Amino acid sequence: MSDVTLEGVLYALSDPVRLDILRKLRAEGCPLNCQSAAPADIPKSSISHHYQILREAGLIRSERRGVEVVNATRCEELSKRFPGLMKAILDAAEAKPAKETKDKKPR
Amino acid sequence: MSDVTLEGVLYALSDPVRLDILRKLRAEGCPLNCQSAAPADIPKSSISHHYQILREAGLIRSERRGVEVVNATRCEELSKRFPGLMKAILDAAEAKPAKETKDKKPR
DNA sequence: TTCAATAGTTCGATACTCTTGAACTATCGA
DNA sequence: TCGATAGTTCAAGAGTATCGAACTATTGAA
Repeated sequence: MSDVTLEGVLYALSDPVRLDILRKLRAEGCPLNCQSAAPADIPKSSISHHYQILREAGLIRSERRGVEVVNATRCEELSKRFPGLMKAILDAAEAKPAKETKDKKPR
Repeated sequence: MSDVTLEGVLYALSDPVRLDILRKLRAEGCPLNCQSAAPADIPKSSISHHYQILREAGLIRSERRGVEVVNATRCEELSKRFPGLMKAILDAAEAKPAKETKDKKPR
């Protein structure tokens, strides 16, 4: 958690797929396997890549449980490091039109 | 402002150079020309590119004034669209170690 | 134990994006 | 009109994302 950077967090969440994954993990409350929290129409190699970025940014924690890998957010820890940040981002994500979660990444 | 997206904002600020530019514009209070708010060791073509991304994300407004282009933040407008977001990000940016503002973008 | 099924990861090729020097444009003062 | 200043645009190389194919890990059934 000490080498979690603000830039890394913002970059990780600048992709609609990853933002969506984090929202679902957050909403569910309990850990979910990779595909449960990801959009259905995305190749699993891409999903794996997105999870890796979320992990490296310090946003989620992953653990193998049997045949699957379950994921949980680290929002509580992040809130200590960056107070208010996760709440503001997730609130903003909820507030925006639902369709945008499917859009391609804006660049 | 209506086509400002959360993803676009997060992406724009996931780069330390752009985050630094926004911090300086915010700290100054009054509009600054492009190079005044940017790190000195970056080529001007790169600086121009970074400003373009900040503009397209809706984070700043730019206006030519004589021989230079002056820039101001749009944090007030953004706060209406995404309450608490800009404050949380800028607070987090202030809280982190100063050296990180010089680091390369983490990926 | 062996086999098949499930869940992810890794690899490699293609496509896209970032960075930056060079050339170009716009504005102003002499 | 010329020169200086401030940015923008262009193009090439480096870097990164995406996604199908191959691979690995785990489990449960035969």
